[in-house]
Amino acid sequence: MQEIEKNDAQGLVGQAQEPQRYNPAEIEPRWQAVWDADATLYAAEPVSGPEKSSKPKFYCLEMLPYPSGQLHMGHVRNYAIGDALARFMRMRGFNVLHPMGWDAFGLPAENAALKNATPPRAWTLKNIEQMKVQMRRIGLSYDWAGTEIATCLPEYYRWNQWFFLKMVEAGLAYRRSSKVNWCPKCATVLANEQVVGGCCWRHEDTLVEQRELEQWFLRITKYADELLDGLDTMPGWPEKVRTMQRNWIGRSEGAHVEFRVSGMSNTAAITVFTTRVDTIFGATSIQLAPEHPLVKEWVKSDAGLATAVAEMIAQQKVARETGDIGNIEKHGVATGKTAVNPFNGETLPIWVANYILADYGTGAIMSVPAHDARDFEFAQKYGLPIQRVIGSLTSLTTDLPFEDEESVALVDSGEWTGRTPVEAQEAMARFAEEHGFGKKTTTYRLKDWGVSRQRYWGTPIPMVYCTNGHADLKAGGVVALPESALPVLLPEQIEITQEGGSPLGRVAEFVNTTCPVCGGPARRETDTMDTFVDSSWYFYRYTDARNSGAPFDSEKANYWFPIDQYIGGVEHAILHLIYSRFWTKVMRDLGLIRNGEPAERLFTQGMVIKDGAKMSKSKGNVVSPDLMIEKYGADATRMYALFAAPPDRDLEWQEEGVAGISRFLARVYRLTVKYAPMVRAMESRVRGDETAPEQFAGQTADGAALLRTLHQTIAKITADFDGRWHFNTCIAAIMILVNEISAAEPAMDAGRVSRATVAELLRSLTLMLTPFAPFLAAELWQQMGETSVVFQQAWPVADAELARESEIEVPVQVNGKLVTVLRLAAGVEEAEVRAASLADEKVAARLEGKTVVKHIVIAKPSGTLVNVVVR
RNA sequence: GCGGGAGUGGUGAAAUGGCAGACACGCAGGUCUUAGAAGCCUGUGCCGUAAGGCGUAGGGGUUCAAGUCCCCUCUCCCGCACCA
Repeated sequence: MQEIEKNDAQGLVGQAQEPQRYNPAEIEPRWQAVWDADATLYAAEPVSGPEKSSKPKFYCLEMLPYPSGQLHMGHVRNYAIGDALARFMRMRGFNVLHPMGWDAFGLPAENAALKNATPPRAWTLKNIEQMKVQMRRIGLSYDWAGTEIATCLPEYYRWNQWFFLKMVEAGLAYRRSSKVNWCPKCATVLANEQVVGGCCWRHEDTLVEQRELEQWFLRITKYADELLDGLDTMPGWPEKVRTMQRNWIGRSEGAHVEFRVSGMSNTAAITVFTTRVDTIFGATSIQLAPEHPLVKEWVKSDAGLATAVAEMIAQQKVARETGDIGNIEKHGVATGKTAVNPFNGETLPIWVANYILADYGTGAIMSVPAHDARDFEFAQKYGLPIQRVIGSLTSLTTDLPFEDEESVALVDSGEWTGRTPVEAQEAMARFAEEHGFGKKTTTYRLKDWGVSRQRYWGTPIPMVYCTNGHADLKAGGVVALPESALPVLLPEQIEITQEGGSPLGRVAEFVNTTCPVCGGPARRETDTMDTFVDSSWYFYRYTDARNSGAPFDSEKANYWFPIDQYIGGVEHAILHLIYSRFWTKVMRDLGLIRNGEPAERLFTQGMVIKDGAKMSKSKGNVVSPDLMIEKYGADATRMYALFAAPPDRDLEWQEEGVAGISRFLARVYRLTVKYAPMVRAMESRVRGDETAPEQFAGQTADGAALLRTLHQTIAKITADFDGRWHFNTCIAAIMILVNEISAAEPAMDAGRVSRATVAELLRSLTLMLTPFAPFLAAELWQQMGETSVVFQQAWPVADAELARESEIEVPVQVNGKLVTVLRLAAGVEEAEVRAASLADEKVAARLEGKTVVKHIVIAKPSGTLVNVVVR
């Protein structure tokens, strides 16, 4: 049993001079130097062999940045969240993989080259160095030596080429000519996912043009169903992201039906896609998209139609430019042709309409005005007939258009009359198939991923065009290089100009090569890969980043995957996050990995805003992380990013708030430094054993109260890390603890708190600060006489016994309104609570002349409450 | 139009159906100082001198009890948007 040593504390403290002021500008660089000197400080433990880690694994990942050269606050927030988690999980005894790298290919490097004549490679590598300095200053616990990758280096991008060849072999990469999105500013093609509202994702005010080009595509549509269905089994992903992906994939079940065109050869037919084949008896016209192949045919011999269609296309272009596409008025033109409804032999006029999308379904529809709002609007405008074929079971009086499929039945629909729509859809599709004019079909909004880019700074596509005509049919008629020819290196000496065409096409030494099959002269593919290829699998490379014989070792990947926690911005919901799911499935089917999804849990943090708007150069509201660190320190900056809002919400950056955190850290510093000599002077045996309950037997009231708050704080923070991630309230809890310790200073100085208690308070406080303010934690740990590494210590364990309150507060309500708060001993009987609540003066006054109808006593772990209901 | 999120003090925010506004910023007063800065102490939802009353976008409901659950309406943000 430890006796309380009076005056000890006082004596030691009395000798201390004016404590040093908290000076992050001195502390942080000093610790950074110590940490930087140890390349394995944050390395994960081995995953195989005799040294294999016995700990459970935890893969903590933040999205890798593009090396623009400048870290912004969004990065700081993202990485502060991930770093707090990684540090916490290490202290909780997990084998943590916490990697970082650079998404280093892409257009900005070429633009910079144009602007100031720096080669893209040099420019990129310089930016990486710059940003790495910034990230090190923040104290992020990445395993740089073991994991760092830069996607622009051949050690990395050769595996992009390797995967590409594997996909060619598997029929997943192919070349074809098609209409593609062209950004005039980027001077390259974009994938559908990179077109946002008709504009380029990098140039939000630049309209994307349509061009017909030969392109390489990856067959992501092969996985459309799996990508969609998998979303249902991913509870660790935000519903928002899953919904966005569902919409993007856009699976739609329906049927194709062929309508023969009258007066043309027997083979001429229009195939329409419909999800409501049950309404086909209500079809009163056929509508084609202006770009439909038949329309292109017909305009040749019909000048009037040609003019109308050309106008339509022009108008759509204008609407897209002004952003009005979507609420553009419906209009159309009759072609004069007709087609036959195969279900009832009716002859329907064929129109061209501006509301029919060329690239969805078949670009042709059957128009059923009675049961489709859009067709209804169109038919009314042009006086087309409206034929009702679905009725409610009781009457036909419902307004048109009537789109319900529930509790209704078909009318005037031949042999299907009386069937429900759902039954009829199935039966009619089967009928069409049996008679050879249709079938059940599923269409998707998702299209194959166009990966060719007419740019220099990207991964060369490892294909050649043989002049002798050697052609690999699997590769779309060109020749795939053998694996042994990899990597196909990007030439270093290159002149970047604004000329059209792929810059690589102007480098003769690159272009001219030999055919791997016949040895004859051949031309290399001069397009490079979309940079989203790089980021589709980078997190697998992290598990084995120095492997020169394979993209990674399967055993290592299988150990670490799936990622336990992935953290990043929601802006990648349908770009990176859908591509990387696809890539994972491809790698699984190649036998490289076992998992079918890359990440168990995904967290999308909110934006950092300033003055109510997203930080941007054009708004002039950008806050520089460097400036913040300079003024307040890295600890204060990253801690503020966690304190100002819960991590999933947008965060308003207020510099006064950072100053506030800095003041708080200064208080912690002063407090700890003041008592550090006392803690240091204690025998390490006692010091290191502070959680043993016997240390606190015979505890004073002051000490017990402090320990109670301490253990409540530990419990709260531990639970929050495991649960809801409200780091803002975690930090608030630490502040409450510090406020309380500060207020108890007189008691501590007077020796009314045992040394063991003071030591436990300050040691646990320091440990809890580690995930949020690692520099300060390291400093204070050392000041308390420790030589160990603070973030390698075990996370403190909450002791429920010490956390228990001796007294409870019991609010008493009368008719639901608070009247008083009683203070009662913890563990008091319900009957006593009941009696005490009625005995209270204020309560009694309210009961005067009334009858007590109910006397409710709620006793829950969260608290006790009384409500007296009177009449 | 569809889908998702949000609406609480001067501000950022907190509250497993159980004391609304924890924690912090800002502000005010005080203390220290030749002075200022920093620190420290006190106060700070609104109305009211007070007792007290009123308050979580607005309206209704369920409940002993609603910021929280249900219904309707409004506003803001994000995503999708003629997807047949």
